[in-house]
Amino acid sequence: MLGRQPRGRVLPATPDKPKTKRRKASPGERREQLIRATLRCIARNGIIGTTLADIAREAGLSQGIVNLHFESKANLLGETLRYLSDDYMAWLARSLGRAGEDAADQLRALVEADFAPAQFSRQKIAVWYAFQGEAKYRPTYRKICRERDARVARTMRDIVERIVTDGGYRGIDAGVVVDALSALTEGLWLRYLINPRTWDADRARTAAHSYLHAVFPREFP
Amino acid sequence: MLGRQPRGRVLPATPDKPKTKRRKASPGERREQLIRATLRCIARNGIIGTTLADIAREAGLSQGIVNLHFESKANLLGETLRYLSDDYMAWLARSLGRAGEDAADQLRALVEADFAPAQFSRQKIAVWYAFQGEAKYRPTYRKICRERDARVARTMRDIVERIVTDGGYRGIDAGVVVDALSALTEGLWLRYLINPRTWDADRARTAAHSYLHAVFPREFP
Amino acid sequence: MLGRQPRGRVLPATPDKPKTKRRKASPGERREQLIRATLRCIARNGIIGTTLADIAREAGLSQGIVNLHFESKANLLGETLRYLSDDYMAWLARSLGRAGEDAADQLRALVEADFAPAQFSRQKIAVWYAFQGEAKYRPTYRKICRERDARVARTMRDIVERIVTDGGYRGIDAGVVVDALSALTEGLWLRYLINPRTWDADRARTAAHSYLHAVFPREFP
Amino acid sequence: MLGRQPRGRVLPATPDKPKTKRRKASPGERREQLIRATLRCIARNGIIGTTLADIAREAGLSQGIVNLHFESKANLLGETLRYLSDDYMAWLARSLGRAGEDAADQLRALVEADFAPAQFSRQKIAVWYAFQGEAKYRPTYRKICRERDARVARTMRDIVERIVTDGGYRGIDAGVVVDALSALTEGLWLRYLINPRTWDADRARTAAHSYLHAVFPREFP
DNA sequence: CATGAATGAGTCTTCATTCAT
DNA sequence: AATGAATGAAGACTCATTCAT
Repeated sequence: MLGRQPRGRVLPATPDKPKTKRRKASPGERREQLIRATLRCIARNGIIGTTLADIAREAGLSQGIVNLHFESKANLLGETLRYLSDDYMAWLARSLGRAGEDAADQLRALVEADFAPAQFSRQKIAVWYAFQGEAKYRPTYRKICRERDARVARTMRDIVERIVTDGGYRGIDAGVVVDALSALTEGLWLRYLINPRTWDADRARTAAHSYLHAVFPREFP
Repeated sequence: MLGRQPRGRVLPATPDKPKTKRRKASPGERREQLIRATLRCIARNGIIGTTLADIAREAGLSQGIVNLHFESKANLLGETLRYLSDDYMAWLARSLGRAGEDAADQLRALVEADFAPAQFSRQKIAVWYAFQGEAKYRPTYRKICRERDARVARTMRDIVERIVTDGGYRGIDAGVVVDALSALTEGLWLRYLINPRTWDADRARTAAHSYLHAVFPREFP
Repeated sequence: MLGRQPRGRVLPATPDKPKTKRRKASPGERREQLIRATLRCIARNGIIGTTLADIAREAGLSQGIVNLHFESKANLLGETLRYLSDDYMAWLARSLGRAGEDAADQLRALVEADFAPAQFSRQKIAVWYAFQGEAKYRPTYRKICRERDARVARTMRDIVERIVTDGGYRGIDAGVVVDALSALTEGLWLRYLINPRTWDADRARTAAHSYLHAVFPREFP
Repeated sequence: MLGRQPRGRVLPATPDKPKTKRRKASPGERREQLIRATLRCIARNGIIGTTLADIAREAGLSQGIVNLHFESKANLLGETLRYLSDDYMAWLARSLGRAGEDAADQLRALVEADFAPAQFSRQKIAVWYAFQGEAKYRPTYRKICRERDARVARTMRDIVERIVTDGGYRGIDAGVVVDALSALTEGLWLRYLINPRTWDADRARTAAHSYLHAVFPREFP
């Protein structure tokens, strides 16, 4: 995937220790194993810096394994992005599930979900943006990103509308709030990615909160 | 730069028309010519999809030209990012220069600068994010991005502080506002990049304005 | 078997319907089943285009089956060529058996055997030439082809000599006639293979007959 | 091109000695140099046994050279077949040019051309049949073979018709003679390829002559 | 300065063969 | 006897870099 371009400083693999030295696993297991290895590789060295050989080594398996299970590297990357997206959606759903019926609580849960360690980790964010950076040129990636965005927006919108109604807010367009809030989150993730030393979850949370407080002062005091 | 992975649909080059077909140009001119060709290539095909041959063709020059003037592809890419960053900073300065002394006007100018066609173009945003996606793994890139962020933040912070003071706002931390505002902008750019059909400058502007209005209702009515 | 060269349009397999789905078959049966699948695969996609996976799929069996029964792909191919050669010899013998005692009738039968649908089929010819094309580099193949040629030549020679003697032909060297006749047949097969649209059995038969008629005008009027 | 299949006994390359150690040559020269190297490789090891690395080594050049000049291996092979076909046609034209006006002399020249050392060499025949063996599956190859056949047939047919007319032969169809004669030649080439020990140019020539003599006894006594 | 042919390390991909089940 | 997941050597192709011209 790099041809002759130096891959930059490429960190070594830390192969999966096969606890039970099984030579055979179900295709489903292997696929997940490979996707997880891919996530680690991309997090470590970026998309450009990730080769099939790296992934295979990281998974503790052999060269041809990716083509055996995914046909091509492009497929593997696509499914990795899908996995990431599904993981995120599942996390949101779980976070939302833990919140009660109250709309404000739900919005709080939704926003908090983005800054909890499970998602606000340099590894996950790095992988996410590695894909975003290429998304424009890969319809597959773009589609996955768009789907994720759309589903999050729909969920968030319902909640925001209830807050607006219940809270008696006037002149607030729920759609705009959703636009701003989700863009804000993405922007905060990106800043953390670029400036891990000066940013952390709290600083990001504070920035997000400043918006919520300004818009819904009573619910986010 | 792609190894065996198909580069996807790669758009053809539109070579610079050599108005005055000079065999010899000053190094400075050539370097800019190549950087601009690089920007067009990356906008069209992404970083992964851009080869030195593409760039040379796009510039209407010969294969070896990049190594002659930039020593290596990595150098060219680094300088291209620097060029992009300088271009952005210059644009901000100019926008700010056109605004008057009033702090609110200045902030308005600053925010508007991000959504004016000169910057809010898919081409520029695409290139910007192409670099961001790799920034984690390239100290050079990260440094340039960080510098840009820091300088913008400093400028914006002065302005915001003046608004807070002049406007008599209490309990508003200028730093947080800057954090949120700049993250918001980046997030909006990214959404436009991924969803060009459903997003445009106005929708982005509206989202940004919703934040400003909520925080500084008098200055951004 | 192709490395990175595209295998061209490769036609899908039409697996053997396992009428009696037996898990265990006698080795002999399995070997023939695999050889026949190999013939179909080569006819469809050529030797280069035929992989063990294709053959196994075509036979409706599992990946490792060929190595189990034939030790290696080279073995399977060799035995397939042998099978083809035996099939041809058996067909000639049967054709000859149906002819009477008359030498001219026998020669007629021999020649006709080559243009009867059982042998003059694109599938069989394609496979035959696929092997011939590689024969120079595979002693095994060359040996099988040579043996077939030699046995056919011997049979034909006896018959031709009887025609020469019985017909009172002077100045005709039976060996030369055999050389020409068998070369002619092979050449006609090949033309049909390359030009299936402009050639058919009748055109080939006519060409062969033109030789026989010229040499033995009374027996082949 | 072979994947894991053993390429059989593969003979080593005998690299072109670069007489003048030029690092640059015109594309045309390099292309021909590579085509000729390809011919030697295929003659030595067959199509299956020929890799790009072999060809590059045989030409005394580097790995990437074929892709540089021919884009792909398939292209190189196609152009090699074309080169072979053109070479053959040129040889026929030259042979015909040397013959006089007499139709029988011309046919003699045409047939003799096929058995002269320039064409009746194991190397050339081997390469020719290597391609024929794959022709069915490669439209490009088939087209080249067909074109060659058609042009030879047209030329031969004119000549044969003049012999029939001038010689006052009755009941002889020139088309059939051309069919038989050209098929015969191909068949003889193939026999020589498979049985180099028992066949030689003279034996082949004699067989071809036996046909001509039988059909046109006065012109081919 | 500039060209563009040539290089060759690096990558993805294929597929015969192995072997645990 | 049979399966099919896994292996890994081999091969085609890419492309940054070099260098003779």
